[in-house]
Amino acid sequence: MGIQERKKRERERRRQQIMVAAKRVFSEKGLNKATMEDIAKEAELSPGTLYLYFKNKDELFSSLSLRILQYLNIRLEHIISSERELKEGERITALKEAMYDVYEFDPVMLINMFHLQSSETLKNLSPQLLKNIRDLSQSSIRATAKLFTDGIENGTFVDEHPIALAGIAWALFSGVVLWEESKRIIDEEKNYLKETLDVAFEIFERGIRRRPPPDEPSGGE
Amino acid sequence: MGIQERKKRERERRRQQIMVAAKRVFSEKGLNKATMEDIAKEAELSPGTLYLYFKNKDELFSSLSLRILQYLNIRLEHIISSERELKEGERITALKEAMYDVYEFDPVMLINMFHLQSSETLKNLSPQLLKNIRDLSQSSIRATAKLFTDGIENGTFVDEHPIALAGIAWALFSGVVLWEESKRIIDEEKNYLKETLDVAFEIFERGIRRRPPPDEPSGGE
Amino acid sequence: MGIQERKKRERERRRQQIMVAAKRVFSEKGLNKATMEDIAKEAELSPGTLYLYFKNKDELFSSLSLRILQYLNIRLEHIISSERELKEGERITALKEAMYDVYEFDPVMLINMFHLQSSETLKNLSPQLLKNIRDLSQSSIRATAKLFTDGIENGTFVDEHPIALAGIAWALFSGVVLWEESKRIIDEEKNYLKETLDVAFEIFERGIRRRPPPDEPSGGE
Amino acid sequence: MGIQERKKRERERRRQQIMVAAKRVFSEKGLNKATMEDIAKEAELSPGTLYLYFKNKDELFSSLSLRILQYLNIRLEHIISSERELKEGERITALKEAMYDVYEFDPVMLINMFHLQSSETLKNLSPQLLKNIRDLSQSSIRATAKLFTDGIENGTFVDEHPIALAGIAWALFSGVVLWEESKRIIDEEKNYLKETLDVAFEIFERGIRRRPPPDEPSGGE
DNA sequence: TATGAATGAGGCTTCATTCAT
DNA sequence: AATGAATGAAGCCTCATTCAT
Repeated sequence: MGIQERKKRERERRRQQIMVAAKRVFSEKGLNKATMEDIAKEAELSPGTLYLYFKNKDELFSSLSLRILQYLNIRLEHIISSERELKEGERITALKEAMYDVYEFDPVMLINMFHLQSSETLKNLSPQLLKNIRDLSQSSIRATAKLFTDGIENGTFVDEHPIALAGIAWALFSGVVLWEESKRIIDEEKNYLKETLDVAFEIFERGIRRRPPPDEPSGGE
Repeated sequence: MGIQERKKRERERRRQQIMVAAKRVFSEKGLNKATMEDIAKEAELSPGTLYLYFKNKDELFSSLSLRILQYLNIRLEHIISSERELKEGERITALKEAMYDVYEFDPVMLINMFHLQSSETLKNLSPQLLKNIRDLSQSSIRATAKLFTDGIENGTFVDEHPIALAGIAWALFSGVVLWEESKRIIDEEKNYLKETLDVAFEIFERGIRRRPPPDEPSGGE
Repeated sequence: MGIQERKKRERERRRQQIMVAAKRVFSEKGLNKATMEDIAKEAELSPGTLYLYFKNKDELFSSLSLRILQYLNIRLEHIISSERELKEGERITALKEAMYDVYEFDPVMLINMFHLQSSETLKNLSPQLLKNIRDLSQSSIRATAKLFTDGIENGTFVDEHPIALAGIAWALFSGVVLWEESKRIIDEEKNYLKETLDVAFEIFERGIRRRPPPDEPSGGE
Repeated sequence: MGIQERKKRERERRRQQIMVAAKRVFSEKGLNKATMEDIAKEAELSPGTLYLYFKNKDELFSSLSLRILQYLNIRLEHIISSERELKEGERITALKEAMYDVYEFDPVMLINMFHLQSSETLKNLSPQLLKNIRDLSQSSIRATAKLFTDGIENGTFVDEHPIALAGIAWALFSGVVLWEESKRIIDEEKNYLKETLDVAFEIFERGIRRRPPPDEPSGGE
């Protein structure tokens, strides 16, 4: 039915509207200090309406995590699918940029996502949502690992287990985010995430890239 | 007065008793789901007693973070002071091990510590505690940077700004912790922090270590 | 919008409902022994609802004081505005009656109002409410003083600073209220506020009224 | 027994020490904001010790009220007993000064005393203390009334019921205290209790003093 | 007698959630 | 579907009071 379809789409639009508002509020105040009323106000809706679209606060929050994971997945899949067009050296750069965009997409939610871990929070989630989150997370890991698998196979990278490399790349990213964040707190200065991340990835790449054959002098070092 | 001394020690013991209980409860439930009553019960004390030793919930939580920072500092200072006895290659290894021990010391609090950052939480802290946290954090950064300064000066490391290297090392560490943690959640499996961390640091070191002089062919490879 | 208007009125009605309940509970138990739950029960509402209409306990209490001040002001303004219609001797009587009505309006809150003064309590008030209270208080003083200014100007009263007279009139009133109240406590008898107040004001008036002209020999002067 | 006697005196001294401290703390913070620990600190004792001398907080507070009443009584009795030495006009002045001294003795406690009235508070008092308070209050009223009885009897005062006059005198006093206090709050200025009280009592006396016989011109005035 | 650490009841307040409109 | 007033459970924290030393 066209009318059914339209309703469904309308419903989805409303969900997005709420999530956009929630993202802003969670980013500003954190999971706990943000109230459902804050979010309702930001979405220009009433508190009661939120519950027509999300079972409860935890599920609304988790949906946002899911959204980041989805975005991450899209970006990673895009890199994989255009792998052929990318020169060897560009792949890790593409990965890094994808990660940075994910961060830009929602810096605070990214950090908060790590706190989804409380088993108490997980208990409140609907099984469907929980499954989604797990699937997307695994998919992201696999996609990232694929990049390294290829690199290893075609001899660009020193042989390492690709899953481990994927993890380290991601760890590097999340770690830099946290590090910059905590430096900012301590120093009350602005942070320089992008630069730090560039250096970190340069080092990482240097560490895993197979050195050019000896007869081609490694370039005055 | 011996009696004064004993009282002071008794008081410190009680503080520790509460912190041990708090650590357990925070680890299990997280900062927000853990209630003061939970902690009191775990410590086999009444809620009111907690407030004789900690100004409020945030301060109790922060004190635990402080403990980790203190431990981290001790470990780092130890490395610095015994630098001469360590061979070149051992320094980063020592750093990594220190970080790993810090993780072992209190895995969950380490993760939670990254969330101390909410300015709302910081407002509730006593100035003294806040200063301690900041001082220890800065001291840790400086100590870590020192390791890299030395490495750069004696030509072991490719020239990079030592603070940046220190940051990346720490970022690598915290990132791996988080990564492993989230993998554990997703896979419901045990985590392999130590191995992952070993690989990560090996790559890191490879990336920043100056290659041996050309007359000693860097390994036909 | 008619609908907006109705909602506003509904809201005001609810506020009044709460204030009526609060007044009863505060009167019976005093500011400190009265709990928000007591008031909620008396108003047949839940505790949370009170906070939809009043910022906190102090503000609810102060709002009641404000109500008395408002009533006092209305009465005083009425006297001022109908001054011409009042014979000279009737003005102080009108003042006294106004004061007595204020007492009748809410005896216990009148007494409690004197305790609004704790600066700790004042700190919790919203700036708007604080301003209202101050403005109304000042307005009351000025209105009362006006009565005496006029009396002095037309030669009815012995020349005294009108503000001082206003203060003394009001002091007489509040003092009699307290005195009667404490007598009631001590004697466990009913109090006789009205009679005592009549006598007090008669004496007061006698003390400030200029004696009739000498040709009617009330006594040399 | 001399030793029993000494112990009793020692005990009384300790009681006084506590009351002095309590008076200071109650004056500064009011009945509710003052904590037993505050008082203990001020008295340089431990909280537990307070309970060796006073049944509970209410009783400690009430004892202070009792102390003011005792002081008031002493002053009034002194006036009564030296009545003969006082000229007619000096009696009310002496009364006023006594009242002022009572105020000076402990301004805030005087105001707080009016709040002893909460029946909840009274319930907590020991029967003995309650009786003392009642007796002293009645005694004060009678003593004050005596001054007016005499004034009326010897023709100085216009005939009024002396109890009423006593009440009004006292009301005037307490009213002025409150009035000045509330003016101070509103205007954030210093108060001028003594001056206001002088004027009030002058008016009061003028109002009740029998005018001199007409043949003796009241003094050109 | 004095201590002061410990208690634990209870107050104020918040806020996720519901439900009558 | 949307509202938003109302709910009431639950959390943090205070402080009068007790009791083992």
